[in-house]
Amino acid sequence: MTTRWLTPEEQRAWRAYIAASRLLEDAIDRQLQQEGGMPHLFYSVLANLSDAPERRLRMTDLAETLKITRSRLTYVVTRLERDGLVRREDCRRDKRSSLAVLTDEGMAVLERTAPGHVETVRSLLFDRLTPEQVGQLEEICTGIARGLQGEATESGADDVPWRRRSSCPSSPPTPS
Amino acid sequence: MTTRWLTPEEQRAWRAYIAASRLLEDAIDRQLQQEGGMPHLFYSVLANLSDAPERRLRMTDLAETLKITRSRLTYVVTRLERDGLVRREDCRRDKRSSLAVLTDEGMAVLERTAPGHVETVRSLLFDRLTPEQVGQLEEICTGIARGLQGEATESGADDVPWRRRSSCPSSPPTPS
DNA sequence: TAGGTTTGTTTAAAAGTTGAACCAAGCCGT
DNA sequence: ACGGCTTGGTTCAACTTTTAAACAAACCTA
Repeated sequence: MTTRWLTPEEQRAWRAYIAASRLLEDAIDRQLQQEGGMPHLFYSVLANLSDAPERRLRMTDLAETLKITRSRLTYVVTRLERDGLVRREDCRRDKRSSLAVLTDEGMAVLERTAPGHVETVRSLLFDRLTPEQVGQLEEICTGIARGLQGEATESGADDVPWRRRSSCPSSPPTPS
Repeated sequence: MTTRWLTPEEQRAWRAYIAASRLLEDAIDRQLQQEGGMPHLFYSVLANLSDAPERRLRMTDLAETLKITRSRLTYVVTRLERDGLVRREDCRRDKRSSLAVLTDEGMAVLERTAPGHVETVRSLLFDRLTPEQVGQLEEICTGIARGLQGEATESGADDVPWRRRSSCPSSPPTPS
């Protein structure tokens, strides 16, 4: 089959997307690096832990929600542990697993860093979007993400009840 | 001022965006790495050169459109040059500048690689979007990008006529 | 209990990124 | 034409990140 090239509209959208995502990620990384001394990914780990029940998550689950390899996560958590922001704990149910736990210091850093981060996200992204566009963005992205989920993980549903996490964030929302 | 936290809608949109962009970039990198032996950024360099007039671009301009530092671009172009896909040429008008030129071999690699890449972009992204959503995505992203443009580059318009590039891609559209 | 799978880490190598320093070339006012 | 400032691009060294393969321990299942 001959290649179905992108239509002009698609091409414009694609290029715009590339530019925007690159710029956005750079800006956020820069801000977080300056004010928090860590890259976005590190922050995301803290944030995800912070609104997990008990402030702890299995490495594998965390890797899965962050969409990174376990190997990569090991590296990140080791760095965070070195800085005292995260601590590892053994899982009682499954002795293979280890849990990453947000320490008090980690929580403090997060609370100190979150406002600036949120402000950045807001000013760079949401302040430039109408409410409709926010909805559109969510819909577009969830669609894309859903499609890409199964790509790596063959079958979709290996649910284990006891490691289901609540989807409702806690009081101080600390994005991403 | 107390932090304006993200609304639940914004939070959902933000998380969805993070996940989608991470997954998408990973998938594209993986595909390009496998079938083209290069990461997305390298491909982007080739693609941008391919539809520039004369298949050549000043380093600074290229860096600007790719939204990366000149230093980083130097690294990329050096690698591509090593592989014979790109060649450097002196600029006659401004002896400080150097031009990155797509070689025939580079063009060949691009033409061999483009279909797979486009197919990936299409299947992962555009096949999951309605035509309206394509439009929405473009609008959202151009808005974001425009906002972020000036952030680094103070004033907006240092136009130099002779280094204006046409915005209309050539016949075989080789995205991003 | 044997055999396969999942979890998480280790390791070494490669890759990428940064930032400062630097040089050469252009620009500009006097 | 002379200094001094700016721009374009590269270099270099340190550092961070990423990958992939190999591994061990714990689990699971028949």
